[in-house]
Amino acid sequence: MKFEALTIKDIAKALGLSTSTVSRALRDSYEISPETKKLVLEYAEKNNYHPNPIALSLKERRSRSIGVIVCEIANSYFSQVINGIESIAYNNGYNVIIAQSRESFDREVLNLQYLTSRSIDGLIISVSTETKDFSYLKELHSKGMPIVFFDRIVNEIDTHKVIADNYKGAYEATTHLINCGYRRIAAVSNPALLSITVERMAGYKAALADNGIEVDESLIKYCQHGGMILSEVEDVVNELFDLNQRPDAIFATADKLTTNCLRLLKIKGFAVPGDIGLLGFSNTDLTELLDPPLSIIKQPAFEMGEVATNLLLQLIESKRPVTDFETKVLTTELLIRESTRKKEAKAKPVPSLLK
Amino acid sequence: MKFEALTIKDIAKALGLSTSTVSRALRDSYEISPETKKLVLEYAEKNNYHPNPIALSLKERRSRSIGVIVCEIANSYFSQVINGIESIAYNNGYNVIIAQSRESFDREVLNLQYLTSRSIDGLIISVSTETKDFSYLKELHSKGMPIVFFDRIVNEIDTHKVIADNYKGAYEATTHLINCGYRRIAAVSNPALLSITVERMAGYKAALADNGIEVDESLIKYCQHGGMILSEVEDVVNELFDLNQRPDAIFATADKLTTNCLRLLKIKGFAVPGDIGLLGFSNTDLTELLDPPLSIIKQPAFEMGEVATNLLLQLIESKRPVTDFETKVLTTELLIRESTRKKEAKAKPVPSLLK
DNA sequence: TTTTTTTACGCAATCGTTCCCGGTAACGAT
DNA sequence: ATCGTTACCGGGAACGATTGCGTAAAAAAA
Repeated sequence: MKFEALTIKDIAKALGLSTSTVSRALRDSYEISPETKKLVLEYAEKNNYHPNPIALSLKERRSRSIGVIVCEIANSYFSQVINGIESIAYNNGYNVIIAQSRESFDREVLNLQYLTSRSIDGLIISVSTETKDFSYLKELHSKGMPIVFFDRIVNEIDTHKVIADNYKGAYEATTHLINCGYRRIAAVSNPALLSITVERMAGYKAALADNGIEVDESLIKYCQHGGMILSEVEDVVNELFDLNQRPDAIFATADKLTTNCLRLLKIKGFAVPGDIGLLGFSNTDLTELLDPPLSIIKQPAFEMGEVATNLLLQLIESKRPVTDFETKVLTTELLIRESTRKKEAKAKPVPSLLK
Repeated sequence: MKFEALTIKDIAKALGLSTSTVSRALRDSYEISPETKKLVLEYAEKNNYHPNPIALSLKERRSRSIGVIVCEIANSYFSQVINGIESIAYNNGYNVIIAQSRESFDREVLNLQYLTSRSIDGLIISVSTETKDFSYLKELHSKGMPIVFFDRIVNEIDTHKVIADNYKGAYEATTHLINCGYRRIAAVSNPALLSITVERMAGYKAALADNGIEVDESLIKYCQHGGMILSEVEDVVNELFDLNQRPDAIFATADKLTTNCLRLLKIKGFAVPGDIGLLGFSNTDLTELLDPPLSIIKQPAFEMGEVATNLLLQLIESKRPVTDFETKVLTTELLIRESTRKKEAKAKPVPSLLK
């Protein structure tokens, strides 16, 4: 079945005018008489005329749609970002085409090809955990495709970027853990090369250093799939607990990582924060209802989406090539809850766990 | 900045052919010689030619994009459905334009107008809690727009529909509560007119009836915004606890309702399940990590998205008008956890709560 | 009354692609 | 030598909208 819409040609025929006249009347051109305008406008209104956006796109050589690539929609952080993207795009007459990489480089490239073949006007992307080769993005960018990176950015491509203050967020989080008496703080993180990993781990290490705690590389673990696969988190947690000197807290650097760490600690029967403290990046609004209520670092996800979209629209609608790019850094929020409760004061760190 | 792509005309010019020949060569037409085909194909390949989808859309009078309207993306149920929609759409060369009603009728109509003005080929929609007037949807449908309803369906419009077995889900859930010893089971629900509310409440009432428990209308509460606003859930919970005969369990019929009930019970200091049992529809994967782990009814969200999209594509691609519509009913899953632990056997229900 | 200006509208090209018509060779058959 | 096939390719309209240019009629100026 087809859904046939009224065209300018139909109006012209019905009113005995030419298409040009109708078009001009609809756009309120000065060279159309008030009577004709009224005639056309009323007819269009009554018959619910809408200009065909596809014809317009063809004419204007722009689709008025922007592509968004994230690893997963069903992730509270990204769905909030998309929310922000949507709101700005919608208000500016753009629509949003969303694609998911599911943390796979191949799917990301496929999505990229798909979106460009759908002739998007611009792209907002947070790269997958697997992505190490940016040549495809670089090529696209060099061909003139407006791109804005957010969250997981690509430093070697010069364009607008939007990130949370990952360094500061991680620094504050780690400092908080230290202040609560934790000393052997493990980090469970995304792949090492990801921009957010680099930034967050730098904050983590700086906080340790500033508090005179030596960085223990055996306490730093990376999950290749960003915690999407439970087993990889399990492996990491097992490794941590197999250490001679077990960690007394875990700092997780991503949403899925944080909740899956909690999941595994519970499965393994460790008490949080009794046996081990837990704190991580997360954007779900359920963290305070968890057992235990989770201390988290929250990103201004919605706002990040808004900012990224505004920057992208700026790029798209700019007449001349933009060369002055900026990186917007938005502050995170540390929410302190039960999972990082102060450790009972003791003479020295307990080497063995009670449970 | 513009992103200029190679066109068929460019190829024609470069190769000294006509556009028709190039077009035919690319589509592997029999009336083009193998040599010419090879020439064109190689040139196209080398210069990374992609047919312009907008021009194609204009020609074929179809946009190859489908509209999706849900109340909120950042809701685990809907984001999972969208996931399913995406996967099928993507595999069939369609893209998905998502719009959010945020449980507002006005926004829903606005979205509808926006999507149709973007000339979508079809629509998948779960109506907002506010929607009582379906005239706009009816008009669209009567004009030939392929529509598939899911979750919150509109019975008076005859087209494909996809729902979970809400009746059975609610029946099983309520029966489970009864089997656990709960007798005064309150229902916290979406607006009464919503299809899912009707179905779920019917299951709830049937389960009570089948177990010889009288339906107490004072225990049935409706939240006009589907729990999106915490205060409305708070009002409802307050009302329930102000009753002479307080409920001993709450059955919540939607994701936000379920988690927000838990939130409020905790805020108010009620122990779950000690003071009151809790069970509800939910699709977040965090419910088992909550305090207490929540008993839930889970919908096959991803699958629902898949099924809905397949049905929609069927409608879109059908040559002649479809008149034989079906309503697919998918089974829910009851996951029993701590929040509905069996009540200690007592002579009669405790009238006052301990806390 | 004639010329100029203004008003109001139509023609046709354009965007990228497809496809209905043609058209022209080459070749074998008559 | 003529006709019919086959193979191969091009012209141009169409999809829906915009827009530069041309031009008729009406109004204003001469």
